[in-house]
Amino acid sequence: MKENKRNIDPTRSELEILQVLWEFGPSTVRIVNDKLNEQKREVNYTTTLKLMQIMTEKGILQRDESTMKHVYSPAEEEQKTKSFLLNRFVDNMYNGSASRLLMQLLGNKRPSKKELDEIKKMIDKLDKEK
Amino acid sequence: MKENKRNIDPTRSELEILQVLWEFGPSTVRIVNDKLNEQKREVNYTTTLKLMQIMTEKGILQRDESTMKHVYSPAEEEQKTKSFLLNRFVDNMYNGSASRLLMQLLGNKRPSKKELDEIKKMIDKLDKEK
DNA sequence: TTGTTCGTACGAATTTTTTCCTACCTTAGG
DNA sequence: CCTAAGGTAGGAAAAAATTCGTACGAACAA
Repeated sequence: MKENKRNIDPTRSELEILQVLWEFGPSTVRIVNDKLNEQKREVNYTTTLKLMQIMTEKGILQRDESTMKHVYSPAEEEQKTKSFLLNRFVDNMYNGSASRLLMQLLGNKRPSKKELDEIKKMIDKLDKEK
Repeated sequence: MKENKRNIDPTRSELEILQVLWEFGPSTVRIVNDKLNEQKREVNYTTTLKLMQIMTEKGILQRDESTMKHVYSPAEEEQKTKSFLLNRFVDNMYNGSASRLLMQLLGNKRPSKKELDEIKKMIDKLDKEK
Protein backbone atom coordinates (compact mmCIF):
# COMPACT_ATOMS: atom_id res chain seq x y z
CA MET A 1 0.00 0.00 0.00
CA LYS A 2 2.93 2.33 0.19
CA GLU A 3 4.20 2.63 -3.31
CA ASN A 4 5.69 5.82 -4.66
CA LYS A 5 9.03 6.49 -3.12
CA ARG A 6 10.70 9.81 -3.64
CA ASN A 7 11.94 8.62 -6.97
CA ILE A 8 13.22 12.05 -7.56
CA ASP A 9 16.66 12.32 -6.16
CA PRO A 10 19.20 12.20 -8.91
CA THR A 11 22.85 11.82 -8.06
CA ARG A 12 25.30 14.36 -9.41
CA SER A 13 25.95 12.43 -12.60
CA GLU A 14 22.33 11.64 -13.08
CA LEU A 15 21.51 15.30 -12.88
CA GLU A 16 23.95 16.07 -15.66
CA ILE A 17 22.16 13.61 -17.86
CA LEU A 18 18.79 15.06 -17.01
CA GLN A 19 20.07 18.48 -17.92
CA VAL A 20 21.03 17.30 -21.37
CA LEU A 21 17.67 15.66 -21.88
CA TRP A 22 15.89 18.79 -20.71
CA GLU A 23 17.84 20.90 -23.07
CA PHE A 24 17.71 18.72 -26.16
CA GLY A 25 14.62 16.66 -25.64
CA PRO A 26 14.38 12.88 -25.99
CA SER A 27 17.71 11.56 -27.16
CA THR A 28 19.80 8.51 -27.76
CA VAL A 29 22.70 7.60 -25.54
CA ARG A 30 25.04 8.69 -28.29
CA ILE A 31 23.69 12.18 -28.30
CA VAL A 32 23.63 12.54 -24.57
CA ASN A 33 27.16 11.27 -24.35
CA ASP A 34 28.36 13.71 -26.98
CA LYS A 35 26.75 16.62 -25.21
CA LEU A 36 28.24 15.58 -21.90
CA ASN A 37 31.65 15.52 -23.46
CA GLU A 38 31.16 18.87 -25.08
CA GLN A 39 29.50 20.67 -22.24
CA LYS A 40 30.57 18.97 -19.07
CA ARG A 41 33.47 16.58 -19.01
CA GLU A 42 35.04 13.63 -20.73
CA VAL A 43 33.15 10.45 -20.25
CA ASN A 44 33.15 7.10 -22.00
CA TYR A 45 30.17 6.02 -24.05
CA THR A 46 29.45 2.87 -22.11
CA THR A 47 29.56 4.81 -18.89
CA THR A 48 26.80 7.05 -20.05
CA LEU A 49 24.90 4.09 -21.38
CA LYS A 50 25.12 2.30 -18.06
CA LEU A 51 24.06 5.34 -16.14
CA MET A 52 21.06 5.84 -18.34
CA GLN A 53 20.14 2.19 -18.00
CA ILE A 54 20.28 2.48 -14.24
CA MET A 55 18.24 5.64 -14.32
CA THR A 56 15.66 3.80 -16.36
CA GLU A 57 15.53 1.01 -13.81
CA LYS A 58 15.07 3.54 -11.08
CA GLY A 59 12.26 5.11 -13.01
CA ILE A 60 14.00 8.41 -13.55
CA LEU A 61 14.06 7.89 -17.30
CA GLN A 62 11.82 6.20 -19.79
CA ARG A 63 12.87 4.77 -23.08
CA ASP A 64 11.42 3.94 -26.40
CA GLU A 65 12.85 0.60 -27.49
CA SER A 66 10.84 0.28 -30.65
CA THR A 67 13.88 1.05 -32.69
CA MET A 68 17.32 -0.34 -32.12
CA LYS A 69 18.65 2.99 -31.02
CA HIS A 70 16.71 3.46 -27.84
CA VAL A 71 15.43 6.94 -27.23
CA TYR A 72 15.44 8.12 -23.66
CA SER A 73 13.45 10.82 -21.98
CA PRO A 74 12.80 11.94 -18.42
CA ALA A 75 9.98 10.05 -16.75
CA GLU A 76 8.81 13.09 -14.85
CA GLU A 77 7.88 16.48 -16.11
CA GLU A 78 10.88 18.75 -16.21
CA GLN A 79 9.03 21.31 -14.14
CA LYS A 80 8.00 18.82 -11.53
CA THR A 81 11.55 17.66 -10.97
CA LYS A 82 12.95 21.12 -11.00
CA SER A 83 10.45 22.41 -8.56
CA PHE A 84 11.11 19.49 -6.25
CA LEU A 85 14.81 20.21 -6.36
CA LEU A 86 14.28 23.90 -5.95
CA ASN A 87 12.07 23.41 -2.94
CA ARG A 88 14.57 21.15 -1.35
CA PHE A 89 17.27 23.64 -2.02
CA VAL A 90 15.30 26.44 -0.45
CA ASP A 91 14.45 24.33 2.54
CA ASN A 92 18.01 23.27 3.04
CA MET A 93 19.73 26.51 2.44
CA TYR A 94 17.24 29.17 3.39
CA ASN A 95 15.06 27.44 5.85
CA GLY A 96 12.26 27.40 3.38
CA SER A 97 12.18 31.15 2.96
CA ALA A 98 11.83 32.02 -0.67
CA SER A 99 12.41 35.67 -0.07
CA ARG A 100 15.64 35.04 1.75
CA LEU A 101 16.89 33.12 -1.24
CA LEU A 102 15.74 35.88 -3.47
CA MET A 103 17.62 38.49 -1.54
CA GLN A 104 20.78 36.61 -2.05
CA LEU A 105 20.00 35.92 -5.64
CA LEU A 106 19.44 39.56 -6.43
CA GLY A 107 22.46 40.54 -4.45
CA ASN A 108 24.61 38.12 -6.36
CA LYS A 109 23.63 38.18 -9.90
CA ARG A 110 22.75 41.78 -10.54
CA PRO A 111 19.91 41.03 -12.89
CA SER A 112 19.50 43.14 -15.99
CA LYS A 113 16.91 45.87 -16.38
CA LYS A 114 14.89 43.56 -18.52
CA GLU A 115 15.00 40.81 -15.96
CA LEU A 116 13.95 43.19 -13.26
CA ASP A 117 10.97 44.28 -15.27
CA GLU A 118 9.89 40.72 -15.82
CA ILE A 119 10.18 40.10 -12.17
CA LYS A 120 8.15 43.16 -11.29
CA LYS A 121 5.44 42.11 -13.62
CA MET A 122 5.35 38.70 -12.05
CA ILE A 123 5.11 40.15 -8.61
CA ASP A 124 2.36 42.55 -9.45
CA LYS A 125 0.40 39.71 -10.88
CA LEU A 126 0.78 37.67 -7.72
CA ASP A 127 0.00 40.72 -5.65
CA LYS A 128 -3.32 41.34 -7.30
CA GLU A 129 -4.41 37.81 -6.69
CA LYS A 130 -4.35 38.39 -2.96
CA MET B 1 51.21 27.88 -8.70
CA LYS B 2 47.76 26.45 -8.87
CA GLU B 3 46.64 26.09 -5.31
CA ASN B 4 43.06 26.74 -4.32
CA LYS B 5 40.84 23.99 -5.57
CA ARG B 6 37.14 24.40 -5.48
CA ASN B 7 37.17 23.38 -1.89
CA ILE B 8 33.53 24.11 -1.77
CA ASP B 9 31.62 21.10 -2.86
CA PRO B 10 30.11 19.39 0.12
CA THR B 11 28.55 15.99 -0.29
CA ARG B 12 25.01 15.47 0.87
CA SER B 13 26.01 14.46 4.36
CA GLU B 14 28.55 17.18 4.62
CA LEU B 15 25.92 19.71 3.74
CA GLU B 16 23.73 18.51 6.57
CA ILE B 17 26.55 19.13 8.96
CA LEU B 18 27.20 22.56 7.56
CA GLN B 19 23.56 23.40 8.02
CA VAL B 20 23.74 22.57 11.68
CA LEU B 21 26.85 24.65 12.14
CA TRP B 22 25.28 27.54 10.30
CA GLU B 23 22.25 27.40 12.46
CA PHE B 24 23.87 26.91 15.83
CA GLY B 25 27.31 28.36 15.36
CA PRO B 26 30.58 26.67 16.30
CA SER B 27 29.80 23.39 17.99
CA THR B 28 31.21 20.15 19.27
CA VAL B 29 30.63 16.87 17.53
CA ARG B 30 28.22 15.93 20.27
CA ILE B 31 26.01 18.88 19.59
CA VAL B 32 26.07 18.46 15.85
CA ASN B 33 25.28 14.81 16.19
CA ASP B 34 22.35 15.49 18.47
CA LYS B 35 20.91 18.04 16.10
CA LEU B 36 21.30 15.69 13.18
CA ASN B 37 19.40 13.04 15.04
CA GLU B 38 16.70 15.46 16.02
CA GLN B 39 16.32 17.30 12.78
CA LYS B 40 17.45 14.98 10.05
CA ARG B 41 17.95 11.30 10.67
CA GLU B 42 19.43 8.77 13.01
CA VAL B 43 23.15 8.63 12.89
CA ASN B 44 25.81 7.22 15.14
CA TYR B 45 28.12 9.52 17.06
CA THR B 46 31.34 8.17 15.63
CA THR B 47 29.94 8.51 12.15
CA THR B 48 29.41 12.19 12.63
CA LEU B 49 32.79 12.51 14.24
CA LYS B 50 34.47 10.82 11.32
CA LEU B 51 32.63 12.95 8.83
CA MET B 52 33.63 16.12 10.60
CA GLN B 53 37.22 14.98 10.78
CA ILE B 54 37.23 14.37 7.08
CA MET B 55 35.66 17.73 6.43
CA THR B 56 38.39 19.29 8.48
CA GLU B 57 41.05 17.54 6.44
CA LYS B 58 39.40 18.76 3.29
CA GLY B 59 39.40 22.27 4.66
CA ILE B 60 35.65 22.60 4.81
CA LEU B 61 35.72 22.91 8.58
CA GLN B 62 38.12 24.34 11.08
CA ARG B 63 38.46 23.28 14.66
CA ASP B 64 39.62 24.65 17.92
CA GLU B 65 41.55 21.93 19.70
CA SER B 66 42.59 23.99 22.65
CA THR B 67 40.13 22.19 24.84
CA MET B 68 39.50 18.51 24.88
CA LYS B 69 36.10 18.89 23.32
CA HIS B 70 37.07 20.19 19.92
CA VAL B 71 34.90 22.95 18.60
CA TYR B 72 34.21 22.93 14.91
CA SER B 73 33.15 25.73 12.62
CA PRO B 74 32.87 26.24 8.88
CA ALA B 75 36.10 27.38 7.28
CA GLU B 76 34.33 29.61 4.80
CA GLU B 77 31.85 32.35 5.37
CA GLU B 78 28.34 31.00 5.36
CA GLN B 79 27.35 33.51 2.74
CA LYS B 80 30.23 32.69 0.51
CA THR B 81 29.42 29.02 0.48
CA LYS B 82 25.74 29.60 0.05
CA SER B 83 26.19 31.98 -2.78
CA PHE B 84 28.54 29.57 -4.51
CA LEU B 85 26.01 26.79 -4.20
CA LEU B 86 23.18 29.03 -5.27
CA ASN B 87 25.04 30.18 -8.35
CA ARG B 88 25.82 26.64 -9.30
CA PHE B 89 22.23 25.69 -8.82
CA VAL B 90 21.01 28.51 -11.01
CA ASP B 91 23.54 27.69 -13.66
CA ASN B 92 22.67 24.04 -13.67
CA MET B 93 18.95 24.27 -13.45
CA TYR B 94 18.05 27.56 -15.06
CA ASN B 95 20.89 28.15 -17.39
CA GLY B 96 22.11 30.93 -15.21
CA SER B 97 18.94 32.92 -15.44
CA ALA B 98 18.01 34.26 -12.05
CA SER B 99 14.68 35.48 -13.23
CA ARG B 100 13.74 32.10 -14.60
CA LEU B 101 14.42 30.60 -11.22
CA LEU B 102 12.43 33.33 -9.62
CA MET B 103 9.43 32.68 -11.79
CA GLN B 104 9.35 29.14 -10.66
CA LEU B 105 9.97 30.09 -7.10
CA LEU B 106 7.07 32.50 -7.03
CA GLY B 107 4.91 30.05 -8.87
CA ASN B 108 5.68 27.36 -6.35
CA LYS B 109 5.76 28.82 -2.99
CA ARG B 110 3.03 31.42 -3.08
CA PRO B 111 4.91 33.86 -0.94
CA SER B 112 3.02 35.79 1.69
CA LYS B 113 1.98 39.41 1.31
CA LYS B 114 4.78 40.35 3.61
CA GLU B 115 7.33 38.44 1.61
CA LEU B 116 6.10 40.04 -1.56
CA ASP B 117 6.49 43.47 -0.09
CA GLU B 118 10.01 42.76 0.98
CA ILE B 119 10.78 41.54 -2.46
CA LYS B 120 9.29 44.61 -4.07
CA LYS B 121 11.34 46.85 -1.87
CA MET B 122 14.45 44.97 -2.82
CA ILE B 123 13.68 45.27 -6.48
CA ASP B 124 12.94 48.95 -6.35
CA LYS B 125 16.23 49.48 -4.67
CA LEU B 126 18.09 47.63 -7.37
CA ASP B 127 16.09 49.40 -10.01
CA LYS B 128 17.08 52.84 -8.82
CA GLU B 129 20.71 51.94 -8.91
CA LYS B 130 20.57 51.54 -12.67
C1' DT C 1 42.90 5.15 43.52
C1' DT C 2 39.54 3.38 40.68
C1' DG C 3 35.98 3.01 37.61
C1' DT C 4 32.58 5.29 34.82
C1' DT C 5 31.69 8.64 31.45
C1' DC C 6 32.68 11.19 27.58
C1' DG C 7 35.83 12.52 24.40
C1' DT C 8 39.24 11.64 20.02
C1' DA C 9 41.76 8.71 16.60
C1' DC C 10 42.25 5.14 13.53
C1' DG C 11 41.20 1.65 10.49
C1' DA C 12 38.29 -1.17 8.24
C1' DA C 13 33.81 -2.60 6.42
C1' DT C 14 29.87 -1.37 3.84
C1' DT C 15 27.16 0.91 0.60
C1' DT C 16 26.54 3.85 -3.21
C1' DT C 17 28.07 5.85 -7.28
C1' DT C 18 30.80 5.87 -11.24
C1' DT C 19 33.50 3.80 -14.72
C1' DC C 20 34.53 0.66 -18.28
C1' DC C 21 35.61 -4.12 -20.31
C1' DT C 22 33.76 -7.75 -22.90
C1' DA C 23 30.36 -10.22 -25.41
C1' DC C 24 27.12 -10.21 -28.58
C1' DC C 25 23.51 -8.34 -31.95
C1' DT C 26 21.94 -5.67 -36.07
C1' DT C 27 22.52 -3.03 -40.18
C1' DA C 28 24.72 -1.37 -44.37
C1' DG C 29 28.28 -1.68 -47.83
C1' DG C 30 31.10 -4.31 -50.79
C1' DC D 1 28.37 -13.91 -47.54
C1' DC D 2 31.61 -11.12 -44.91
C1' DT D 3 33.10 -7.23 -42.56
C1' DA D 4 32.95 -2.85 -40.27
C1' DA D 5 30.44 0.39 -37.67
C1' DG D 6 27.66 1.29 -34.12
C1' DG D 7 24.16 -0.42 -31.00
C1' DT D 8 22.73 -2.89 -26.19
C1' DA D 9 23.46 -5.83 -22.01
C1' DG D 10 25.72 -7.43 -18.11
C1' DG D 11 29.09 -7.89 -14.82
C1' DA D 12 32.96 -6.49 -12.48
C1' DA D 13 36.23 -3.10 -10.99
C1' DA D 14 37.28 1.31 -9.06
C1' DA D 15 36.31 5.29 -6.60
C1' DA D 16 33.71 7.92 -3.43
C1' DA D 17 30.88 8.41 0.43
C1' DT D 18 29.09 6.65 4.60
C1' DT D 19 29.05 3.93 8.67
C1' DC D 20 30.79 2.02 12.74
C1' DG D 21 33.86 -1.06 15.90
C1' DT D 22 37.64 -0.75 18.80
C1' DA D 23 41.37 1.35 21.30
C1' DC D 24 42.75 4.57 24.16
C1' DG D 25 43.13 9.18 26.86
C1' DA D 26 41.26 12.73 30.16
C1' DA D 27 38.06 14.23 33.67
C1' DC D 28 35.66 13.55 37.60
C1' DA D 29 32.87 11.43 41.24
C1' DA D 30 33.07 7.97 44.70
